[in-house]
Amino acid sequence: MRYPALHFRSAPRRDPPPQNRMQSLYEPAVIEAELQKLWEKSRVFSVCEDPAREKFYCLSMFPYPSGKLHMGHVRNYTIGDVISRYQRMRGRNVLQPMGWDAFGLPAENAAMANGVPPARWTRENIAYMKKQLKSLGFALDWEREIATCDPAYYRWNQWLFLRMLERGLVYLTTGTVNWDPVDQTVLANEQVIDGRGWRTGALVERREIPMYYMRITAYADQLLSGLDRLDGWPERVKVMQSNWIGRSEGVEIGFPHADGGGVLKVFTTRADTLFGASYVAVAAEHPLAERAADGNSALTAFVAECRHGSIMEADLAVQEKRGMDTGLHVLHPFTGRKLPVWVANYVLMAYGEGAVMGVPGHDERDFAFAKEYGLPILPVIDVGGREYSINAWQPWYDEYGVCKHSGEYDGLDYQAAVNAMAADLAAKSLGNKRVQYRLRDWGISRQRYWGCPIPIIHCGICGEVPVPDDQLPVVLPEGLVPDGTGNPLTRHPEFYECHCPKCGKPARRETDTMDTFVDSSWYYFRYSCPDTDRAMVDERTKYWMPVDQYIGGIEHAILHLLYSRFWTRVMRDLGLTEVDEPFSNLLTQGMVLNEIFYRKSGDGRISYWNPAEVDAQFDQKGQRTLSVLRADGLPVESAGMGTMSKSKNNGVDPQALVDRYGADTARLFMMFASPPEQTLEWSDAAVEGAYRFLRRLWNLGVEMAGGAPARSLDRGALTDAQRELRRKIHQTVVKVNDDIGRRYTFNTAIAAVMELCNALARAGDVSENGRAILREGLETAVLLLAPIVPHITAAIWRALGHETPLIDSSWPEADQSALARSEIELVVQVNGKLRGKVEVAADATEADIRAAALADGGVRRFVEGKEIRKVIVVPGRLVNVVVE
RNA sequence: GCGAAAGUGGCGGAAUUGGUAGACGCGCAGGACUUAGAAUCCUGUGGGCUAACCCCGUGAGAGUUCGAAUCUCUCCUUUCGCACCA
Repeated sequence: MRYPALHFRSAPRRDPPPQNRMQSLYEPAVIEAELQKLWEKSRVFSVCEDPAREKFYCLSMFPYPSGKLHMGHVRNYTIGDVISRYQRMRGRNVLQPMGWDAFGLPAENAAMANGVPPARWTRENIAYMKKQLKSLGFALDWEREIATCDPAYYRWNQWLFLRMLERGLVYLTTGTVNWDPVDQTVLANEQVIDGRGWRTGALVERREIPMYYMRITAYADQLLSGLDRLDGWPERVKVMQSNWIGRSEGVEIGFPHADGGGVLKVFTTRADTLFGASYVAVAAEHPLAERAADGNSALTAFVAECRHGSIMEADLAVQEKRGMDTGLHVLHPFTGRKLPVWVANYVLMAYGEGAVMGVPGHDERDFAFAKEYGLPILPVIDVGGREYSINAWQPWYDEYGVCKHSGEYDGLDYQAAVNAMAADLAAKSLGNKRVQYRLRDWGISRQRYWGCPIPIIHCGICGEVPVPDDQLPVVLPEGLVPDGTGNPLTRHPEFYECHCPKCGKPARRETDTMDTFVDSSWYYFRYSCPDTDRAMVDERTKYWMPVDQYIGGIEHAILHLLYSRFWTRVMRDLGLTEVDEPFSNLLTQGMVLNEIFYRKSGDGRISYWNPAEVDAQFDQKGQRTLSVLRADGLPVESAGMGTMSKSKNNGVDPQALVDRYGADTARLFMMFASPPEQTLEWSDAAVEGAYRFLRRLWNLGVEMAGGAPARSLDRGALTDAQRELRRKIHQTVVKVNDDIGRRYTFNTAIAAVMELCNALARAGDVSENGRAILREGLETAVLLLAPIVPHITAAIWRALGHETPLIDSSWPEADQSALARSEIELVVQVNGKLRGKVEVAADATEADIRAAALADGGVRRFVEGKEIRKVIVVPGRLVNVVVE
């Protein structure tokens, strides 16, 4: 791969170049640096609240400062910038802020590797990435920049935590974590690989520790019903959130213990199958399992075994279903039959009551479990009279039907049976109808250093004591260096030694920090008033919120977005905002992929090669025949496309792209390669193509600016060709406005402008009118591309003699008179196949169209000698002649 | 395992409401320019024999319809999420 030689100048010029003069060579480095400097100096993107103007809050998900920008960031922020600049040209007061999701695990990993304190590493990364963002020419208001590791920001995490604590929305209970027995530390899920610790390779254990939880389940119904009003969100995200919340209506049933004393509660959505229950299964963490294991060594061993491995649900779901009889029994609430209690590894302690009734006849998982352990299978639902066989599971076994072998409930359908049984259980105080959510409360405690301290003091006398508001923020000491063996705060007395705010006795400060999802749950509020130190937010929030357009990766479809919706509601209930939903419109961008090249060495080890080091060979049709490593000329294997990642060595550094071609080429390629919601495949060749187009655009500008000025258009004296070119110009305006303003399909908008530029370059009309139309066309193309490639368009705009900078120009309006046409072309099909085309008057009647279609030569050949059964006329589109 | 989405030429993609499949770009081929190359420009480019005609063609298989890339069902493949990565 060769790159065009760009003749960079040593330094950008300070004075603006003379108008109507353009360098004949397109030099992105010069024009981009100059414009970026100008924008910064004149503070064009710094905005303030102006009630007289309609606001537009355009927000991209803030980055984690991992070191340098990656392609996903460039894509994300280019999308946001295009929308922001478009809305600005439409006259809106546009806020587009940027900040840093600055707490998190990678800073601790870097500290372990290099011995650098996370604070220093993070701040250095921020400085570098900020420079990179500026070089891409994004229209960001840097005066509102925030970093979540700044005490001025995170003190309000702590403040809201305390308000939630006061209202019972925060509570302390035990939670399960991954425990590395060698390093004596808690591991994040991503630090567990195949059930073992990433550093030690030790088998991970599950451990119960005290943690603070936020009661998101109290808002479950609101978070669910609120989805219906989010018209600006992708349907798939709403469906995923809805399934995540997982509302189900069912019955809570109590099974009395056989030895007397208490009941075992289960939740079921299939109460109608209650007579088919042949056992009850509890999770390994269930108190009953622990009680039964006491003095039963086999059971103790089994329960301990269940506690090995990671806490990840995906791991739990694929593990072999196993169980063991506890020897305990409960009684069926209606028949009084004794049912055995089993411990089963497929029962989740976190869902419902941590116990399920086993109905092998009508639940596939229970069926498999019963087969494995020889438990009775009792069919109690009649589904359309079909024959039930316990030999093998059939898909219809869990369908709704009519009760049988269920005593007085026989013959009832699903709803009637559930209603009757729930009422009878309620009468015996052994059950009730209930709504159950799959959603669990949000555990926010992290046994980690680089995060927001939880504002609690543990006093031997007073217990858990909140830090008083006037002592906020609890500041995280910044010089510590984690070493992988737990949280260094626990070994830092200057931090944890304190006095109880209530009794004044020596006490210990909480050393856990908050989940970083807390930081990102409200940063978009803070952008509206980043400088206030008296409150979390102030009255300016009312002007800017809600966010009009939020843009971020699809990988955040559930957690981040759900937590943000939850925090917004909590802030609303505290009177801090009036909005229910933080993000009116959501755009979820796809991942950035690149090809993966690898070689397998003799011992089976795989090594990955960066695509930049690989050359391709093609056959005559352009199909690739071979990929070879440039260094040694030997072939490498392709593993197809995959997300850019360090482990697959297929990343491309955006900085190299910007350095070689400039920001505009990078932006154009990103927007042209695919629509924003889809994955984007990296291609060096396509980058070249984007650069080539910009150079052609530049040349059109050079020609126009260099020629004699065109007179104004004489609309009365247009030739057909001139009228057609003007129609093309204004059709492009309509198309691009729809693509950028409504559909967000920037790729098709760019394609439309390319078509227009091709038509302009081909026109070659040197008449007065011809030159005027060419100028109109080029200026239109420049305006339409301005949000996507802001530097080159601004430079051409200025060279064309405009006094007003492009950044302050308005979006073009289509001239309706140029769009009108007297004749239209219709497609004619015979039996659905294209056989001809006819020109008809735009206002032709259906009869005229029909006659014209049947008169067409191509059509007649296929209709001749056949009976016409019907003729379908779709006005403005086509005619379909149906013959026998 | 569960939940969500996507599969269209050699490649990225277009076809917006069920109505001309392949816009636009890349790649490739031929030509112009050039001592030569690079760059640039022009022409061609889904498959079936060169062309015309025609036939086939949107992951696989069925279905609905005058008409299906688009709607329905089954299957296959890939991507994202699964609560301590962000």
